[in-house]
Amino acid sequence: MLRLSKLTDYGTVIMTTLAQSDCRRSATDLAAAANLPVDAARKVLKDLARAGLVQSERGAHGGYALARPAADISVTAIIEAIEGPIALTECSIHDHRCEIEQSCGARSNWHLINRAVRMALEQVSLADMASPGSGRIAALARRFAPPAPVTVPADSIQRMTRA
Amino acid sequence: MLRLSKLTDYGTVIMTTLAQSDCRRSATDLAAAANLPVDAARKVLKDLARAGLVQSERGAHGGYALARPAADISVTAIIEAIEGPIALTECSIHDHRCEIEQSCGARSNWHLINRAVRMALEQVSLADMASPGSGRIAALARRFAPPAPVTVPADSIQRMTRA
DNA sequence: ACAATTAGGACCAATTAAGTCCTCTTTCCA
DNA sequence: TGGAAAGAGGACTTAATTGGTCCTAATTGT
Repeated sequence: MLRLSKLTDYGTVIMTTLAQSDCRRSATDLAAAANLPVDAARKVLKDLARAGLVQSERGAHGGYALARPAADISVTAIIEAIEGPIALTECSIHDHRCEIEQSCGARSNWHLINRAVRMALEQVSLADMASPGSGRIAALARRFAPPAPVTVPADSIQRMTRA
Repeated sequence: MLRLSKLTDYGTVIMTTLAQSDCRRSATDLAAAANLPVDAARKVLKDLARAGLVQSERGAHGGYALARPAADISVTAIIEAIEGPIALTECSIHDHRCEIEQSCGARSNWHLINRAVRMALEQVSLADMASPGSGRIAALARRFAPPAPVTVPADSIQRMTRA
């Protein structure tokens, strides 16, 4: 559905919470702070630790802390830590498993589109996410608006104003 | 998984095929041309017709044709015809169902990110998809590269060169 | 030793996606 | 006017994925 999994959603919320606190915090603590199911939070944190986005400390008074400055952790990194590489279509990544590949313009283009989306997400940092209504994110969104002079077929006006 | 459904993938391939032929074509015919399972192709075409992206003609010698010029059909339109509105996270659209919304910077930002992705996809037309290795899509991808003078924390250099 | 914590999985229930199939309607043509 | 070709609309089944829960180590501070 072009949707991130819930766990990934949780992941961004947890990371945001972590970015806003400067100390190490336990999974239980973080789950409570972010108002998330504890077990799910634990699972997500394990993924994030494995990907090296947070540093974990075991034992009593253990917990998790960001492994690097929030400005240096991208949304792409968080997504990929939890649900693996971003791939809008199956052929976005492993290019050589599609029978109709050669005849298929659509699919070679998906590769490019996939890269574009990935790069866009790469440019949103955890620091941006942590500031509500981030100006930088809004600016990024603006960058995607159609370039100034667009050639628009007359019969498309209706659709465009509807959207 | 941030992945489009297979049906959507089929949809883009079918639309591409349709864009490359100038006549009306039956579902069976299109499925064969695009090398897709016939039943799936039928299902997709029905969705596309309902969304007004293709015009259908019933009866003998019936079939499907693009409802407008390929340049005027966006990838967003195709995606949304088949799998509904693009919503990376649950709160990307219906804003008022999340208990922790007020305290949640991450989620308000997802809204912006969602819009950015949607707009990017809106700018890729079926005409672009139909030309393999489309220059316009490549150009779009380039537009997402980090803007010229970026402020980069010193300790992030390693990550950026790795990527 | 014990309590607090993370690591690493196993497991199940619920949801979603993918693939089939059936019946009805419309249109063309012999 | 009847039959064949085609789309419309859905129901149904199965497989895959997700979300949520739980269990058993391993680790660390008190």
